[in-house]
Amino acid sequence: MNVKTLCLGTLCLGDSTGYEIKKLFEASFSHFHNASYGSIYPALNQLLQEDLVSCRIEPGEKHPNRKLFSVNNQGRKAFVAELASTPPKEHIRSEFLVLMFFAHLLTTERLREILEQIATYYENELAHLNSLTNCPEHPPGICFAINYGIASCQAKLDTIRNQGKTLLKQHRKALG
Amino acid sequence: MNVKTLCLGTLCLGDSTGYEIKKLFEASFSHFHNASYGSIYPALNQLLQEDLVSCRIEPGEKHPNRKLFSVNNQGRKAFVAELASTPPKEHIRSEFLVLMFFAHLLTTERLREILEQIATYYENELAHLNSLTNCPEHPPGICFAINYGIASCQAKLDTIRNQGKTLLKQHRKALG
DNA sequence: TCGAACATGTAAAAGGTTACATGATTAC
DNA sequence: GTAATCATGTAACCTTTTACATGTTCGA
Repeated sequence: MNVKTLCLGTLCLGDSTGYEIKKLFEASFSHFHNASYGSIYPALNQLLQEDLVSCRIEPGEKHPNRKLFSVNNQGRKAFVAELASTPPKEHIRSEFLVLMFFAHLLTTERLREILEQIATYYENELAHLNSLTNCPEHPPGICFAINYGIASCQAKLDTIRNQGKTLLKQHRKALG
Repeated sequence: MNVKTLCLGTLCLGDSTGYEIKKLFEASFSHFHNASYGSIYPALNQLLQEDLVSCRIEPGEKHPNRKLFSVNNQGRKAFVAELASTPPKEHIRSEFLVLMFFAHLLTTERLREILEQIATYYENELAHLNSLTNCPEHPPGICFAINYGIASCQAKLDTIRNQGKTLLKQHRKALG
């Protein structure tokens, strides 16, 4: 699923600007998708050209002009059609696991640092996801997505904490 | 971490051909990285040009000629340096969670289908990862990577099974 | 005999990130 | 006064996938 489709979907939740879409991605999508301004702004302009969204300019009194985008019926249909034909996949690209796979080529100190960094990363991620559960008006699908993220983060964190120590000991032993 | 570096790392485990590297990726890396022939073969030839690997041709008697690649000292050093400076990140791109996020735009039947497909996918993934644990000579880092994958898969599968039913019921109710 | 596995490779297209460019306002 | 936030956009670059191209051998 590309950024264009994701922008279209976001607009199905309500009118928005490119800037706000980016913020929403960071706040709600970050554990399963990401996008930069460099892909969001061109995507919105493509949607405009394809006549799937409309755009009105809100003159900013205190801030720069905002371009507020809205989906139209055609756009809504296109997004629903896209959802109907998108296979449910997950792609993971983990530099962390590459490092673990080649752990025997690291110093013990570096291995310790890596485990600490990834633990901190997932602690923050978990805290962030937990904060999202406080919103009661989420539709059930969004709750599911959050809980799925939490379960996955928690399982990873547990593995890092429980097996990380053993790994470090074995590593130290093997090198020493 | 790009495919070139990953190929270099794979060659640090032993001499190999492009074809074999792809097979290893599928067998051992698939839960955290993937690559197609279209990126592996050019990557190997780049490594050759940069003088990080060497290559000898094995005339195949029964099969086509194989190009067997070996890392040299320089290549080994370059890979170790790369590992020392690679931040431990994980990027997830989940079409599945996008679908869940917009579940209210799906038919109940489609939602059911999606949950079934992703469950099957992770059952197979889990079975595959479990089969990897049967190899006792794995270094501890590789065992860790496998266990990390298993824990994550299991947590996802549990969430799909436990909360999937509730989600379907709520969905049916909301539409009916 | 027919499909799967073995084996290597190229070219075009897709998709995205990073860095750059610009400039107002607000909070500390 | 200075850093962060608001706000939009482009262009160059990077990486990877997909589709194509080719040909053998082995097992069912």
